[in-house]
Amino acid sequence: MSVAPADEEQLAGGNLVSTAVGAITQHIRTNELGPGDRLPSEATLSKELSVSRSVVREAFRSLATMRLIDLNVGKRATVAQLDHGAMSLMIEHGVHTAQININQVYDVRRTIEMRTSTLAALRRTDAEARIILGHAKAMETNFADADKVMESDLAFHLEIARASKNPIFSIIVGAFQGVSRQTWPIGWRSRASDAERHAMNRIHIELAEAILAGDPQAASQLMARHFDESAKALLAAGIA
Amino acid sequence: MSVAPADEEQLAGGNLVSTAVGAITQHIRTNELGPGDRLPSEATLSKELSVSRSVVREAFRSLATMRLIDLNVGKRATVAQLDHGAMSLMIEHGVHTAQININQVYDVRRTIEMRTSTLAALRRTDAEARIILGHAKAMETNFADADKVMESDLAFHLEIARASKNPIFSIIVGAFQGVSRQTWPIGWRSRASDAERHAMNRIHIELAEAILAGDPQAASQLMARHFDESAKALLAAGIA
DNA sequence: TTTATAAAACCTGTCCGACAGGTTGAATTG
DNA sequence: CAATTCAACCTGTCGGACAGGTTTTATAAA
Repeated sequence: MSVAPADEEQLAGGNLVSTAVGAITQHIRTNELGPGDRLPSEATLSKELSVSRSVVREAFRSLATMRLIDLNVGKRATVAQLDHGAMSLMIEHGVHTAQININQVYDVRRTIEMRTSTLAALRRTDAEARIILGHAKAMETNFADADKVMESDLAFHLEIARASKNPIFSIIVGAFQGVSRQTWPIGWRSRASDAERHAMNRIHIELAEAILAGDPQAASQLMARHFDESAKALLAAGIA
Repeated sequence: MSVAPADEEQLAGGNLVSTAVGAITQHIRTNELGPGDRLPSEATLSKELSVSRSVVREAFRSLATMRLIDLNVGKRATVAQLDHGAMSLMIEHGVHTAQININQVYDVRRTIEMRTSTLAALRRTDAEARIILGHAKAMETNFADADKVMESDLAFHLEIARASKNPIFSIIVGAFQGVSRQTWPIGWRSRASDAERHAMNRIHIELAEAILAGDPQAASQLMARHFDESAKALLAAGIA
């Protein structure tokens, strides 16, 4: 319940807020808190660290923006479930400030998702396999509504990451969703014909079936093909 | 210079700080700011958004903790260079709250770093290749000092990521450094003999040479072997 | 006119106090 | 013993204040 007093002197970057952030994360660790567990109140921390409530607030808010903790008015702060929020903001920041380009995003996604499809084929539950196949089929069903196709596509990829049973993969795949929402329509439009678009949907379905069949090699290769063709389409659209 | 007034109504989560965070990131995007560019002052934003300075401060501080912006006393906030700070905090949070285990970290690292070594072999400059080889050799040179070996090991992996010329890979590899610093000694100790430890160093040198030689297949396979053997060592140490 | 210096204006970091609500747990009451 | 009420807590937001650090402006010197 109390913050370890000896650890107050974090390797903080000069300002008190960093110190407070360190103290809070330290508190989580030393007390082995898990998602949902409550943190000390602002006033308590303020007293224990001998800093003003403002400093503690800024620390709490920072951790909340990163989704490491949850804040609720009236209630105490709680430890949060893992979430891709922070990484999403970071990736989008990188793209918007021209420090990351779309090809680099695609390369990372391809690398990660070849692995998630492999793992999904090995570890998916039947229910997960059905959901994945459902998303793939929804893309074809809603063919005329590009927005719905996109959302199903995103959900498809995320569900595969979930089925890999490694939350880090889910976070990374999730983190790219924001950027993907902006580039997806470009890829869709840049396909030369509806035939090509149907072909893309076909790959999704085959991939879902490979995962359902528990065939990791096939799943991985289909994912690679999917990304290669998407990259080609994007290239055709002039995204160097 | 001014915040787009129509965008003030972000999809904010009820609280004003989220709104402010959205307004600031929006400002960066609409004005196409890059690293080093200055942001409006707290007072300015406070007026434009019609919120108190406290709210703007918490928003700024949140973005600073995520390393999206840099704060300096007296100076205006500036757009920050991409950095793995936010992701590191997130990963460490996940590990410490038992939402992520070490095997999952290793799987992600293996996946990512097989790719970075492939790319490094293809894209590295001569200078980068020399630095990578230098880190590998330093591991053997400082064999007796485990701490130095570890730091060279970490630097080795990070430099390979840099040589891949994809900043996202650098970020991800960097994000795992904090966790790795905690698990590395376990792996080092769990090696059965000094011979095994030398063998591990040997792989690093061979990998560096593969990258120097521009052989992506060899580099990738050596990286895979490295991770497989590390995983084995960790397993032997009882890390399920 | 140009340059160097000094002053003013600006800016962030931190603290304090205040008040509106939302939440929680304990005392009171039926 | 259960339901209700109330007091204590807690967070969200605001405003003001002051110590430094920084930038710009104005002034003086060369």
